[in-house]
Amino acid sequence: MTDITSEGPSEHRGVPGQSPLAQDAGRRSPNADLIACIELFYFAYRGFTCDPDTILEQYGFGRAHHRVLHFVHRNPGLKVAELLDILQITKQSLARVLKQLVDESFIIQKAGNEDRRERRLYLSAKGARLTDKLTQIQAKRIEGALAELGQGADVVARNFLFAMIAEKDRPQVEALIRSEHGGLPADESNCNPREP
Amino acid sequence: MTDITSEGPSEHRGVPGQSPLAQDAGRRSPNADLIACIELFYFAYRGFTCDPDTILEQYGFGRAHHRVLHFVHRNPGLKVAELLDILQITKQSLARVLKQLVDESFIIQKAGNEDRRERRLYLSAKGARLTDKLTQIQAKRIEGALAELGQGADVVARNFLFAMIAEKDRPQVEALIRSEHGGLPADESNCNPREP
DNA sequence: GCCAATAAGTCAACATGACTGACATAACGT
DNA sequence: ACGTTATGTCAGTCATGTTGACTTATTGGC
Repeated sequence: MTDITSEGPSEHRGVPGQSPLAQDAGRRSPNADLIACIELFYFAYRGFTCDPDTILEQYGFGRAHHRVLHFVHRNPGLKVAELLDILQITKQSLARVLKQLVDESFIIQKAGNEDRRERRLYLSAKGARLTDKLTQIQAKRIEGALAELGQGADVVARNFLFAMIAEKDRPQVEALIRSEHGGLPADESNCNPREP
Repeated sequence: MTDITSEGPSEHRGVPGQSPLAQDAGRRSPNADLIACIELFYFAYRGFTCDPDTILEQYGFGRAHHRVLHFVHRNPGLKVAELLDILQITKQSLARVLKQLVDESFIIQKAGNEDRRERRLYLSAKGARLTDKLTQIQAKRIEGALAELGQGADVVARNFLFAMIAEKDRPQVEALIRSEHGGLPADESNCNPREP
Protein backbone atom coordinates (compact mmCIF):
# COMPACT_ATOMS: atom_id res chain seq x y z
CA MET A 1 0.00 0.00 0.00
CA THR A 2 1.38 3.32 -1.02
CA ASP A 3 0.92 6.27 1.24
CA ILE A 4 0.71 9.06 -1.27
CA THR A 5 0.39 11.70 1.39
CA SER A 6 3.60 11.16 3.26
CA GLU A 7 6.84 10.98 1.34
CA GLY A 8 9.24 9.30 3.72
CA PRO A 9 9.41 5.61 4.53
CA SER A 10 6.30 5.55 6.70
CA GLU A 11 5.98 1.80 6.98
CA HIS A 12 2.49 0.36 7.01
CA ARG A 13 0.48 3.08 8.68
CA GLY A 14 2.93 3.50 11.51
CA VAL A 15 2.82 7.07 12.75
CA PRO A 16 -0.51 8.88 12.19
CA GLY A 17 0.58 11.50 9.73
CA GLN A 18 3.26 13.25 11.68
CA SER A 19 6.21 12.48 9.43
CA PRO A 20 8.22 15.71 9.41
CA LEU A 21 8.25 15.99 5.63
CA ALA A 22 4.61 15.40 4.89
CA GLN A 23 3.21 17.59 7.59
CA ASP A 24 2.50 21.12 6.43
CA ALA A 25 5.08 21.13 3.70
CA GLY A 26 3.25 23.96 2.01
CA ARG A 27 1.83 25.73 5.04
CA ARG A 28 -1.30 27.14 3.55
CA SER A 29 -4.29 27.92 5.72
CA PRO A 30 -5.27 24.58 7.27
CA ASN A 31 -3.22 21.43 7.51
CA ALA A 32 -2.00 20.23 4.12
CA ASP A 33 -3.07 16.68 4.94
CA LEU A 34 -6.61 17.85 5.49
CA ILE A 35 -6.60 19.61 2.17
CA ALA A 36 -5.35 16.43 0.57
CA CYS A 37 -8.29 14.69 2.22
CA ILE A 38 -10.71 17.18 0.76
CA GLU A 39 -9.44 16.57 -2.73
CA LEU A 40 -9.15 12.84 -2.25
CA PHE A 41 -12.76 12.72 -1.11
CA TYR A 42 -13.83 14.44 -4.29
CA PHE A 43 -11.83 12.15 -6.54
CA ALA A 44 -12.78 9.09 -4.52
CA TYR A 45 -16.45 9.81 -4.86
CA ARG A 46 -15.94 10.11 -8.57
CA GLY A 47 -14.33 6.71 -8.55
CA PHE A 48 -17.07 5.37 -6.36
CA THR A 49 -19.77 6.34 -8.85
CA CYS A 50 -18.10 5.85 -12.21
CA ASP A 51 -18.58 2.08 -12.51
CA PRO A 52 -22.34 2.11 -11.83
CA ASP A 53 -22.75 5.18 -14.03
CA THR A 54 -21.42 3.26 -17.00
CA ILE A 55 -23.90 0.44 -16.49
CA LEU A 56 -26.84 2.71 -15.75
CA GLU A 57 -26.22 4.61 -18.94
CA GLN A 58 -27.03 1.50 -20.93
CA TYR A 59 -30.46 1.45 -19.32
CA GLY A 60 -31.05 5.16 -19.77
CA PHE A 61 -30.85 5.61 -16.02
CA GLY A 62 -28.82 7.95 -13.86
CA ARG A 63 -27.55 8.13 -10.33
CA ALA A 64 -30.94 9.08 -9.02
CA HIS A 65 -32.36 5.81 -10.31
CA HIS A 66 -29.47 3.95 -8.77
CA ARG A 67 -30.15 5.35 -5.33
CA VAL A 68 -33.80 4.42 -5.52
CA LEU A 69 -33.01 0.92 -6.72
CA HIS A 70 -30.40 0.48 -4.04
CA PHE A 71 -32.44 1.52 -1.05
CA VAL A 72 -35.53 -0.34 -2.19
CA HIS A 73 -33.39 -3.41 -2.69
CA ARG A 74 -31.96 -3.19 0.79
CA ASN A 75 -35.32 -2.26 2.32
CA PRO A 76 -38.07 -4.12 0.49
CA GLY A 77 -41.50 -2.74 1.26
CA LEU A 78 -40.12 0.73 1.78
CA LYS A 79 -42.72 3.48 1.80
CA VAL A 80 -42.38 6.45 -0.52
CA ALA A 81 -42.23 8.79 2.45
CA GLU A 82 -39.38 6.79 3.97
CA LEU A 83 -37.47 6.88 0.73
CA LEU A 84 -37.91 10.64 0.55
CA ASP A 85 -36.55 10.85 4.06
CA ILE A 86 -33.50 8.79 3.19
CA LEU A 87 -32.65 10.57 -0.02
CA GLN A 88 -33.57 14.03 1.23
CA ILE A 89 -34.99 15.10 -2.06
CA THR A 90 -38.41 16.41 -2.95
CA LYS A 91 -41.44 14.39 -3.88
CA GLN A 92 -41.19 15.66 -7.41
CA SER A 93 -37.55 14.67 -7.84
CA LEU A 94 -38.32 11.19 -6.62
CA ALA A 95 -41.55 10.90 -8.60
CA ARG A 96 -39.76 11.42 -11.86
CA VAL A 97 -37.29 8.60 -11.49
CA LEU A 98 -39.64 6.35 -9.58
CA LYS A 99 -42.26 6.61 -12.30
CA GLN A 100 -39.69 5.56 -14.86
CA LEU A 101 -38.58 2.62 -12.76
CA VAL A 102 -42.17 1.51 -12.20
CA ASP A 103 -43.16 2.01 -15.84
CA GLU A 104 -40.25 -0.11 -16.98
CA SER A 105 -41.10 -2.55 -14.17
CA PHE A 106 -37.83 -2.46 -12.34
CA ILE A 107 -39.84 -1.53 -9.28
CA ILE A 108 -43.22 -2.80 -8.18
CA GLN A 109 -45.61 -0.83 -6.05
CA LYS A 110 -48.06 -2.55 -3.77
CA ALA A 111 -50.61 -0.97 -1.47
CA GLY A 112 -49.83 -1.49 2.21
CA ASN A 113 -51.70 -4.25 4.02
CA GLU A 114 -52.64 -2.23 7.08
CA ASP A 115 -52.84 1.16 5.45
CA ARG A 116 -53.83 1.00 1.83
CA ARG A 117 -52.78 4.58 1.17
CA GLU A 118 -49.16 3.52 1.38
CA ARG A 119 -47.37 2.36 -1.74
CA ARG A 120 -44.86 -0.21 -0.61
CA LEU A 121 -41.92 -0.47 -2.96
CA TYR A 122 -40.33 -3.71 -4.08
CA LEU A 123 -37.87 -4.66 -6.77
CA SER A 124 -38.95 -6.94 -9.57
CA ALA A 125 -36.64 -9.79 -10.50
CA LYS A 126 -35.37 -7.60 -13.31
CA GLY A 127 -34.78 -4.73 -10.89
CA ALA A 128 -33.01 -6.98 -8.45
CA ARG A 129 -30.76 -8.30 -11.20
CA LEU A 130 -29.68 -4.81 -12.21
CA THR A 131 -29.27 -3.61 -8.65
CA ASP A 132 -27.21 -6.63 -7.70
CA LYS A 133 -24.96 -5.94 -10.63
CA LEU A 134 -24.51 -2.34 -9.52
CA THR A 135 -23.91 -3.32 -5.92
CA GLN A 136 -21.39 -5.92 -6.90
CA ILE A 137 -19.27 -3.64 -9.03
CA GLN A 138 -19.30 -1.01 -6.32
CA ALA A 139 -18.56 -3.53 -3.59
CA LYS A 140 -15.71 -4.87 -5.65
CA ARG A 141 -14.12 -1.45 -5.86
CA ILE A 142 -14.39 -0.97 -2.13
CA GLU A 143 -13.11 -4.44 -1.47
CA GLY A 144 -10.18 -3.78 -3.76
CA ALA A 145 -9.43 -0.52 -2.05
CA LEU A 146 -9.52 -2.09 1.39
CA ALA A 147 -7.35 -4.94 0.22
CA GLU A 148 -4.63 -2.45 -0.64
CA LEU A 149 -4.65 -1.29 2.95
CA GLY A 150 -3.63 -3.12 6.05
CA GLN A 151 -5.70 -5.23 8.40
CA GLY A 152 -8.42 -3.35 10.20
CA ALA A 153 -8.68 -0.73 7.51
CA ASP A 154 -12.27 -1.66 6.80
CA VAL A 155 -13.45 -0.75 10.27
CA VAL A 156 -11.50 2.49 10.20
CA ALA A 157 -12.90 3.32 6.76
CA ARG A 158 -16.47 2.68 7.84
CA ASN A 159 -16.06 4.67 11.01
CA PHE A 160 -14.43 7.50 9.13
CA LEU A 161 -17.26 7.62 6.63
CA PHE A 162 -19.82 7.51 9.39
CA ALA A 163 -18.08 10.32 11.22
CA MET A 164 -18.21 12.43 8.07
CA ILE A 165 -22.00 12.33 8.05
CA ALA A 166 -23.78 15.42 9.31
CA GLU A 167 -24.55 14.97 13.00
CA LYS A 168 -28.27 15.30 12.50
CA ASP A 169 -28.31 12.48 9.93
CA ARG A 170 -26.27 9.99 11.91
CA PRO A 171 -29.01 8.37 13.99
CA GLN A 172 -31.09 7.79 10.89
CA VAL A 173 -28.20 6.34 8.91
CA GLU A 174 -27.17 4.16 11.79
CA ALA A 175 -30.71 2.82 12.15
CA LEU A 176 -30.97 2.29 8.43
CA ILE A 177 -27.76 0.34 8.18
CA ARG A 178 -28.54 -1.70 11.26
CA SER A 179 -31.97 -2.60 9.94
CA GLU A 180 -30.54 -3.67 6.62
CA HIS A 181 -28.08 -5.92 8.36
CA GLY A 182 -30.78 -8.41 9.15
CA GLY A 183 -33.09 -6.31 11.27
CA LEU A 184 -36.67 -5.45 10.53
CA PRO A 185 -37.17 -3.03 7.65
CA ALA A 186 -38.35 -0.06 9.66
CA ASP A 187 -41.96 -1.23 9.94
CA GLU A 188 -44.20 -4.20 10.66
CA SER A 189 -45.88 -6.25 8.00
CA ASN A 190 -43.49 -5.74 5.14
CA CYS A 191 -41.06 -8.53 5.70
CA ASN A 192 -41.89 -10.49 2.59
CA PRO A 193 -38.43 -10.55 1.07
CA ARG A 194 -39.07 -9.23 -2.42
CA GLU A 195 -41.43 -9.68 -5.34
CA PRO A 196 -44.78 -9.51 -3.51
CA MET B 1 -15.37 6.07 18.65
CA THR B 2 -18.46 4.10 17.95
CA ASP B 3 -18.27 1.29 15.49
CA ILE B 4 -21.73 1.31 14.07
CA THR B 5 -21.05 -1.63 11.83
CA SER B 6 -20.13 -4.23 14.39
CA GLU B 7 -22.37 -4.75 17.37
CA GLY B 8 -20.19 -6.63 19.82
CA PRO B 9 -17.48 -5.14 21.99
CA SER B 10 -14.91 -4.78 19.19
CA GLU B 11 -12.45 -2.66 21.15
CA HIS B 12 -10.67 0.06 19.24
CA ARG B 13 -10.41 -1.43 15.78
CA GLY B 14 -9.12 -4.75 17.02
CA VAL B 15 -10.16 -7.47 14.58
CA PRO B 16 -10.69 -6.27 10.99
CA GLY B 17 -14.41 -6.76 10.75
CA GLN B 18 -14.75 -10.40 11.52
CA SER B 19 -16.84 -10.20 14.66
CA PRO B 20 -19.28 -13.12 14.31
CA LEU B 21 -22.36 -10.97 14.76
CA ALA B 22 -21.57 -8.16 12.37
CA GLN B 23 -20.30 -10.22 9.53
CA ASP B 24 -22.96 -11.17 7.03
CA ALA B 25 -25.84 -11.02 9.45
CA GLY B 26 -28.20 -10.56 6.54
CA ARG B 27 -26.41 -12.59 3.91
CA ARG B 28 -27.53 -10.78 0.84
CA SER B 29 -25.45 -10.85 -2.33
CA PRO B 30 -22.12 -9.31 -1.33
CA ASN B 31 -20.73 -8.82 2.14
CA ALA B 32 -23.04 -6.78 4.34
CA ASP B 33 -20.13 -4.65 5.53
CA LEU B 34 -19.36 -3.68 1.97
CA ILE B 35 -22.95 -2.69 1.42
CA ALA B 36 -22.77 -0.60 4.56
CA CYS B 37 -19.71 1.04 3.07
CA ILE B 38 -21.56 1.85 -0.11
CA GLU B 39 -24.30 3.60 1.79
CA LEU B 40 -21.92 5.27 4.18
CA PHE B 41 -19.98 6.66 1.27
CA TYR B 42 -23.12 8.20 -0.12
CA PHE B 43 -24.16 9.74 3.17
CA ALA B 44 -20.62 10.80 3.96
CA TYR B 45 -20.27 12.65 0.70
CA ARG B 46 -23.48 14.44 1.48
CA GLY B 47 -22.02 15.46 4.81
CA PHE B 48 -18.79 16.44 3.12
CA THR B 49 -20.53 18.89 0.81
CA CYS B 50 -23.33 20.26 2.95
CA ASP B 51 -21.34 22.87 4.87
CA PRO B 52 -19.80 24.55 1.81
CA ASP B 53 -23.11 24.35 -0.03
CA THR B 54 -24.72 26.51 2.62
CA ILE B 55 -22.07 29.18 2.30
CA LEU B 56 -21.94 29.07 -1.49
CA GLU B 57 -25.67 29.58 -1.65
CA GLN B 58 -25.24 33.01 -0.10
CA TYR B 59 -23.02 33.97 -3.02
CA GLY B 60 -25.28 32.47 -5.64
CA PHE B 61 -22.67 29.82 -6.33
CA GLY B 62 -22.85 26.05 -6.45
CA ARG B 63 -20.53 23.11 -6.13
CA ALA B 64 -19.12 23.67 -9.58
CA HIS B 65 -17.92 27.10 -8.53
CA HIS B 66 -16.46 25.63 -5.38
CA ARG B 67 -14.38 23.14 -7.28
CA VAL B 68 -12.98 25.81 -9.56
CA LEU B 69 -12.17 28.08 -6.63
CA HIS B 70 -10.55 25.26 -4.74
CA PHE B 71 -8.24 23.98 -7.43
CA VAL B 72 -7.24 27.45 -8.54
CA HIS B 73 -6.50 28.31 -4.94
CA ARG B 74 -4.30 25.28 -4.48
CA ASN B 75 -2.71 25.70 -7.91
CA PRO B 76 -2.34 29.38 -8.68
CA GLY B 77 -1.54 30.06 -12.29
CA LEU B 78 -3.45 27.00 -13.40
CA LYS B 79 -4.25 26.88 -17.09
CA VAL B 80 -7.81 26.40 -18.27
CA ALA B 81 -6.86 23.18 -20.03
CA GLU B 82 -5.35 21.82 -16.83
CA LEU B 83 -8.46 22.66 -14.87
CA LEU B 84 -10.58 20.89 -17.46
CA ASP B 85 -8.33 17.89 -17.06
CA ILE B 86 -8.70 17.88 -13.29
CA LEU B 87 -12.44 18.34 -13.22
CA GLN B 88 -13.13 16.14 -16.22
CA ILE B 89 -15.94 18.30 -17.46
CA THR B 90 -16.41 20.00 -20.79
CA LYS B 91 -15.15 23.41 -21.81
CA GLN B 92 -18.68 24.70 -21.83
CA SER B 93 -19.50 23.51 -18.31
CA LEU B 94 -16.38 25.16 -17.01
CA ALA B 95 -16.84 28.32 -19.06
CA ARG B 96 -20.20 29.00 -17.49
CA VAL B 97 -19.03 28.98 -13.90
CA LEU B 98 -15.62 30.42 -14.67
CA LYS B 99 -17.15 33.39 -16.45
CA GLN B 100 -19.28 34.08 -13.41
CA LEU B 101 -16.30 33.88 -11.10
CA VAL B 102 -14.25 36.17 -13.31
CA ASP B 103 -17.08 38.63 -13.83
CA GLU B 104 -17.60 38.89 -10.10
CA SER B 105 -13.82 39.07 -9.73
CA PHE B 106 -13.33 36.07 -7.51
CA ILE B 107 -10.90 34.82 -10.11
CA ILE B 108 -8.39 36.77 -12.14
CA GLN B 109 -7.15 35.70 -15.53
CA LYS B 110 -3.71 36.65 -16.78
CA ALA B 111 -2.10 35.77 -20.07
CA GLY B 112 0.84 33.39 -19.72
CA ASN B 113 4.32 34.89 -19.79
CA GLU B 114 5.84 32.41 -22.21
CA ASP B 115 2.73 31.61 -24.17
CA ARG B 116 0.27 34.43 -24.29
CA ARG B 117 -2.55 32.21 -25.54
CA GLU B 118 -2.80 30.70 -22.11
CA ARG B 119 -5.06 32.24 -19.53
CA ARG B 120 -3.48 31.62 -16.17
CA LEU B 121 -6.00 31.56 -13.35
CA TYR B 122 -5.49 33.18 -9.98
CA LEU B 123 -7.73 33.99 -7.07
CA SER B 124 -8.34 37.57 -6.11
CA ALA B 125 -8.12 38.47 -2.45
CA LYS B 126 -11.88 38.22 -2.33
CA GLY B 127 -11.80 34.80 -3.98
CA ALA B 128 -9.11 33.62 -1.59
CA ARG B 129 -11.12 34.76 1.39
CA LEU B 130 -14.18 32.80 0.27
CA THR B 131 -12.20 29.74 -0.68
CA ASP B 132 -10.33 29.75 2.61
CA LYS B 133 -13.64 29.87 4.41
CA LEU B 134 -14.91 26.89 2.42
CA THR B 135 -11.71 24.94 2.93
CA GLN B 136 -11.71 25.61 6.63
CA ILE B 137 -15.22 24.42 7.24
CA GLN B 138 -14.60 21.31 5.22
CA ALA B 139 -11.27 20.67 6.90
CA LYS B 140 -12.92 21.09 10.24
CA ARG B 141 -15.42 18.38 9.48
CA ILE B 142 -12.70 16.00 8.39
CA GLU B 143 -10.59 16.87 11.40
CA GLY B 144 -13.58 16.24 13.64
CA ALA B 145 -14.27 12.93 11.99
CA LEU B 146 -10.68 11.81 12.34
CA ALA B 147 -10.60 12.93 15.95
CA GLU B 148 -13.41 10.52 16.72
CA LEU B 149 -11.27 7.69 15.44
CA GLY B 150 -8.10 6.28 16.89
CA GLN B 151 -4.51 7.21 16.16
CA GLY B 152 -3.41 6.58 12.63
CA ALA B 153 -6.91 6.86 11.25
CA ASP B 154 -5.93 9.82 9.09
CA VAL B 155 -3.40 7.87 7.11
CA VAL B 156 -5.80 4.98 6.68
CA ALA B 157 -8.55 7.35 5.61
CA ARG B 158 -6.37 9.05 3.03
CA ASN B 159 -5.11 5.80 1.67
CA PHE B 160 -8.60 4.40 1.54
CA LEU B 161 -9.85 7.42 -0.38
CA PHE B 162 -6.91 7.24 -2.75
CA ALA B 163 -7.53 3.57 -3.35
CA MET B 164 -11.12 4.33 -4.26
CA ILE B 165 -10.05 6.51 -7.15
CA ALA B 166 -10.30 4.99 -10.60
CA GLU B 167 -6.97 3.44 -11.50
CA LYS B 168 -6.50 5.64 -14.54
CA ASP B 169 -6.92 8.81 -12.47
CA ARG B 170 -4.55 7.91 -9.69
CA PRO B 171 -1.27 9.11 -11.17
CA GLN B 172 -2.80 12.46 -11.98
CA VAL B 173 -4.34 12.87 -8.54
CA GLU B 174 -1.15 11.80 -6.86
CA ALA B 175 0.86 14.32 -8.89
CA LEU B 176 -1.68 17.01 -8.18
CA ILE B 177 -1.68 16.49 -4.46
CA ARG B 178 2.08 16.23 -4.31
CA SER B 179 2.50 19.45 -6.25
CA GLU B 180 0.12 21.26 -3.97
CA HIS B 181 2.04 20.11 -0.95
CA GLY B 182 4.81 22.53 -1.68
CA GLY B 183 5.94 21.29 -5.06
CA LEU B 184 5.92 23.20 -8.31
CA PRO B 185 2.45 23.87 -9.70
CA ALA B 186 2.62 21.62 -12.74
CA ASP B 187 4.53 24.08 -14.90
CA GLU B 188 7.41 26.54 -15.03
CA SER B 189 6.94 30.23 -14.71
CA ASN B 190 3.77 30.37 -12.70
CA CYS B 191 5.12 30.30 -9.21
CA ASN B 192 4.02 33.75 -8.24
CA PRO B 193 1.90 32.84 -5.23
CA ARG B 194 -1.36 34.57 -6.00
CA GLU B 195 -2.73 37.93 -7.09
CA PRO B 196 -0.44 38.65 -10.04
C1' DG C 1 5.90 35.68 -43.83
C1' DC C 2 2.61 31.90 -44.42
C1' DC C 3 0.17 28.31 -42.27
C1' DA C 4 -1.11 24.49 -39.43
C1' DA C 5 -1.71 23.63 -34.71
C1' DT C 6 -2.93 25.09 -30.14
C1' DA C 7 -5.40 27.65 -26.13
C1' DA C 8 -9.24 29.58 -25.17
C1' DG C 9 -13.83 31.58 -25.72
C1' DT C 10 -18.49 31.28 -27.59
C1' DC C 11 -23.06 29.80 -29.45
C1' DA C 12 -27.13 26.89 -29.78
C1' DA C 13 -29.35 23.08 -28.18
C1' DC C 14 -30.20 19.45 -25.04
C1' DA C 15 -30.54 16.07 -20.65
C1' DT C 16 -30.61 15.23 -15.89
C1' DG C 17 -31.76 15.98 -11.45
C1' DA C 18 -32.60 19.09 -8.16
C1' DC C 19 -36.16 22.81 -6.56
C1' DT C 20 -41.07 25.32 -5.59
C1' DG C 21 -45.93 25.74 -4.83
C1' DA C 22 -50.31 24.35 -5.78
C1' DC C 23 -53.65 21.02 -6.34
C1' DA C 24 -55.99 16.09 -6.82
C1' DT C 25 -57.12 11.62 -5.04
C1' DA C 26 -57.71 8.06 -2.05
C1' DA C 27 -57.87 6.13 2.39
C1' DC C 28 -57.65 6.52 7.37
C1' DG C 29 -59.47 7.71 11.93
C1' DT C 30 -62.25 10.24 15.06
C1' DA D 1 -68.88 13.64 7.73
C1' DC D 2 -64.51 15.76 8.04
C1' DG D 3 -59.84 16.72 8.82
C1' DT D 4 -55.44 14.45 8.23
C1' DT D 5 -52.27 11.68 5.82
C1' DA D 6 -49.91 9.27 1.81
C1' DT D 7 -49.23 9.72 -2.59
C1' DG D 8 -49.39 11.49 -7.18
C1' DT D 9 -49.24 15.26 -10.45
C1' DC D 10 -48.82 19.80 -12.91
C1' DA D 11 -46.23 23.81 -14.25
C1' DG D 12 -42.25 26.24 -14.08
C1' DT D 13 -37.35 27.15 -12.63
C1' DC D 14 -32.40 26.40 -11.81
C1' DA D 15 -27.72 24.22 -11.78
C1' DT D 16 -24.79 21.48 -13.99
C1' DG D 17 -23.59 18.39 -17.12
C1' DT D 18 -23.46 17.16 -22.36
C1' DT D 19 -22.47 17.88 -27.89
C1' DG D 20 -20.77 19.99 -32.05
C1' DA D 21 -19.51 23.80 -34.55
C1' DC D 22 -17.19 27.98 -34.92
C1' DT D 23 -14.09 32.25 -33.75
C1' DT D 24 -10.00 34.45 -32.15
C1' DA D 25 -5.41 35.02 -30.74
C1' DT D 26 -1.06 33.19 -30.69
C1' DT D 27 2.62 30.05 -31.45
C1' DG D 28 6.10 27.59 -33.90
C1' DG D 29 7.84 25.33 -37.99
C1' DC D 30 8.83 25.80 -42.70
